[in-house]
Amino acid sequence: MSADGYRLEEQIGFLLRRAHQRATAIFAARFAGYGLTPTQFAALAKIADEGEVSQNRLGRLTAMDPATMKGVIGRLSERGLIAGRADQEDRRRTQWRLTEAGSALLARARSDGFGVTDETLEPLSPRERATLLRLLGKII
Amino acid sequence: MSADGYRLEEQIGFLLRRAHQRATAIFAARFAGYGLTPTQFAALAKIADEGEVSQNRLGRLTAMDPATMKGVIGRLSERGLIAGRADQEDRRRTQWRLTEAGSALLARARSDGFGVTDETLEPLSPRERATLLRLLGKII
DNA sequence: CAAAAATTGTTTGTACACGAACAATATTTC
DNA sequence: GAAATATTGTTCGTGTACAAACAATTTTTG
Repeated sequence: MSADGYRLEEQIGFLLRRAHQRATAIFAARFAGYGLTPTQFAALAKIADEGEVSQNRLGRLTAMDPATMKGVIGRLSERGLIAGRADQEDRRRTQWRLTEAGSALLARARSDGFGVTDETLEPLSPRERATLLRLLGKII
Repeated sequence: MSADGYRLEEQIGFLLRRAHQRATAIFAARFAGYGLTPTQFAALAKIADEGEVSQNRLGRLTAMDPATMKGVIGRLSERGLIAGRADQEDRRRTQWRLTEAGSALLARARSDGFGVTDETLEPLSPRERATLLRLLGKII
């Protein structure tokens, strides 16, 4: 153990990294059949909510850097799950929406999203689950 | 909003990703002068605790994949912060320890580690902080 | 209106993160 | 002791994550 009492296991960053790793692993297992990563699924779900959305705005809604967003958009677009069109009002923008294929895939995958949260929170009581979500919400 | 009530903002994975992003940003700001990433700092701290440790064991202690660990070890080693020696008893292993430079850097940086946790948890009361750490510990 | 500032999106470079396949070496099992 | 199994570490490929520098376009300000 460290001389001055620094314990890695008690640092919030380390705990968040490990918890996120576990959540990601559970997601990967449940979404293996869809070939979607957590960020790709988040992007699809948000595009569905918005109907049509620009790349930058989608990045803000899903908490992704513009550079990261570009990669995610590119992969979804290559797979034909989303399609973009040039915005007439602002020529810097591209507006993105779900394709038929994207909509169909999201419809099938969506219910599994709840399963991921349920399995990740399985060690906690209902009350503890609500507390954890609330406290995480406060430190974001 | 989604037709079937799926709200991205209430999914544990999304919350963990965002919370981790914030903790990482705070870490980056406070550790800018040291040129250390969270994982590199975690590795240094654990090597210090252990005295000497193999790559695989260090990976388990810091929750890193062997492939990830290899990259982290490589960068710390290139900077001369750690040094490895071949294990006589098990010829597959390399044992890693801090160099003088690594030890000195860690000594300077260590106290800032507490600052990262403090700033990240700043929106919470002391009681809430303890609860969050406890609940995160349960879902890892 | 013209200059300044902000926004949108791209590119490059560095650093995790992990699955999969692999070689070398140790350990276990029969 | 030989075969089966496990462990240690490497390499490759894909996918986040973000800083920094940049071009194009739009909005704000004086």
